[in-house]
Amino acid sequence: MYRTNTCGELNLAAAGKKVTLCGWIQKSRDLGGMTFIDLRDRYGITQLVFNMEVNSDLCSKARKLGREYVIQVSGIVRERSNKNPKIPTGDIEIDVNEINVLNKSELPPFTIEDETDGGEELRMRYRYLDLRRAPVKNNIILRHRVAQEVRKYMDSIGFIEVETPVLIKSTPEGARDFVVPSRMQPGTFYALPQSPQTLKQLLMVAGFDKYFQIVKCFRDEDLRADRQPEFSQIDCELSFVEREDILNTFEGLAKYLFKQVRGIDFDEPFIRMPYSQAIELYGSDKPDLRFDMKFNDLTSIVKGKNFVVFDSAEYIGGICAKDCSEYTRKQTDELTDFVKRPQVGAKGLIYVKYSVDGSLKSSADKFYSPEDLKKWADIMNAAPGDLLLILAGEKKKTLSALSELRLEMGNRLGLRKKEVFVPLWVIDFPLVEWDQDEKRFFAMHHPFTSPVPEDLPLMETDPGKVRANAYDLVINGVEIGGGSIRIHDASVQKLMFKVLGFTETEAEEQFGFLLNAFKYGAPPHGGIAFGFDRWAAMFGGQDSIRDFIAFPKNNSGRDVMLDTPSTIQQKQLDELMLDLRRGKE
RNA sequence: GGUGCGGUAGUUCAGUUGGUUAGAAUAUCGGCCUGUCACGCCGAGGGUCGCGGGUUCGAGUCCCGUCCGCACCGCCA
Repeated sequence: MYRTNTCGELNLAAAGKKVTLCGWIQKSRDLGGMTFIDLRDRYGITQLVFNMEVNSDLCSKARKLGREYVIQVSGIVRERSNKNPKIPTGDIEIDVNEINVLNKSELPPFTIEDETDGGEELRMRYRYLDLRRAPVKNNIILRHRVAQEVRKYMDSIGFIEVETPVLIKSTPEGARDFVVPSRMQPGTFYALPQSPQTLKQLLMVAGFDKYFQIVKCFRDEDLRADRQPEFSQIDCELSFVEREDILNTFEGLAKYLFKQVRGIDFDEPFIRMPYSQAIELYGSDKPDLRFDMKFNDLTSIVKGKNFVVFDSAEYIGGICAKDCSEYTRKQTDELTDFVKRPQVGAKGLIYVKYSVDGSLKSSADKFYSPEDLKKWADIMNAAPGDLLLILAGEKKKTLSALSELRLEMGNRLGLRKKEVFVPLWVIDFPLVEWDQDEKRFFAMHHPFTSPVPEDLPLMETDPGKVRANAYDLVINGVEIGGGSIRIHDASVQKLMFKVLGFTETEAEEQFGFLLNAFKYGAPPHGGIAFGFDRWAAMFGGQDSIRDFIAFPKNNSGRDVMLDTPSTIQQKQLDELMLDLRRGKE
């Protein structure tokens, strides 16, 4: 037997007991006459003590052990004379009488501590060492906890977890596919699923009624802090449901998870907001509602005073930053620079300082009287002491730039608190979006999303106006999940393909298996999928999902630990009938 | 595909207007130390300044190119 206990469980109750522990050497403190070693495993840290007077050979041996050596020690649990209240095992230590070095370790390239000295790239290259650190380890444990609670809850309300295949069929709609060449049928390819969307719909045709799966999905697109090429979804589908059933069911899941994982209760139902309202008020389909700072549309109010910037603008909108009227020139310049960054893309920023004494001063004073400015302030519900920030230009761009500015002000004013969670259902998304480059409509969600029933007539006349029976769950400005009621009616599906510009043959080639299945009694159905990694990161209070994935990929999609993607042998290429020469020309 | 920031000791970083032998902290190694837990004190070793080219009497510093990393835009039904 290697060990009697772990490094995280011993306390005063075990005093006097003989124990054997295994673990890694976190740190040793050599005081001359005695030496302390912190022994670490997944469960915690236990202090080992060696005394020169009691056993000089053993003490000398202990002193020679390096960081991250794997050792086994036996000894007696003793109450410490100096206790350490910071750790659970801080009342005791092990008076060691036997050491067994199970394995030596080279010197790690960074310190294995909560606040490591290692940079991101180094940590990723030695991820197995990084995972020894408590913060990363705890994230992975938190992820496990969330997964277990999801399964517990979904099972309790009658959902069945079904595994769907990973080698499936490529469909050109949506994200770029990862493809896998077939050896047995040279020249053909599998695709890895961007999501098990069509398969879960087939499970509804099969009558499974309530399905879920925590499942890997793959998208060959550029990465972000919250986007990996392979990621996990909590994928769900239900039969004989309307939107209301789905929102209620998964609001239940969300509330259960918040309670179990974070101990947070939500007494009120989640806010619901139509897409159009989210855009008008926050310039985003995933607004962060931890703070207010709604947009005010000033387009019809501020024109006609010979201020070209405003007079030529399609949209003029502003936000009111509470208690910021005393912003210095430097601060307003910073905000101007912020909105002028190419990523934000505004041409400039107009501000109005509404001083505490009631006076108003703006960066467009040449064109507007104090009375004009007061009118704006009233419309924007500003009080003395506030700062009005106004952007103007093409509507879509300006709304999005103003959204960035709103989030920036939220950060500056400390309004985006990590411990506060504000969930929101965004509903009534547009069904399709016009693509200017390709001169055709694209499905905003996917081609099987059903329209809101009363908008059905518009499918023929004005498809851009049709609302989808779709919904997103947004928490603190992060899109946590999304789904829709699907089309189960063949004529509606036909209409949808027509709007998207698919010929019948194209639809048949890409989705024939699904359309065929729908001929055999498809129940009305709908579903939702949640970004599991994002949900875990959110519970962990972080923006990046990378430290909630055991072995993530870097910004360029590389696994720097495995050093992949990498070349393969000519023999493998030959078997697959692949010829790379064209790519090298 | 694009924008911004970065690459200097094992690691994290500083390095002024281009100018002597490139520094700090931490880690490591050696010495001292019997209650430490960010132990303390003394000392030592440790550098292809990402790579290539250019300007210059002289380049970590300026210019051009290139590679890599991070954040973001495009992209992500």
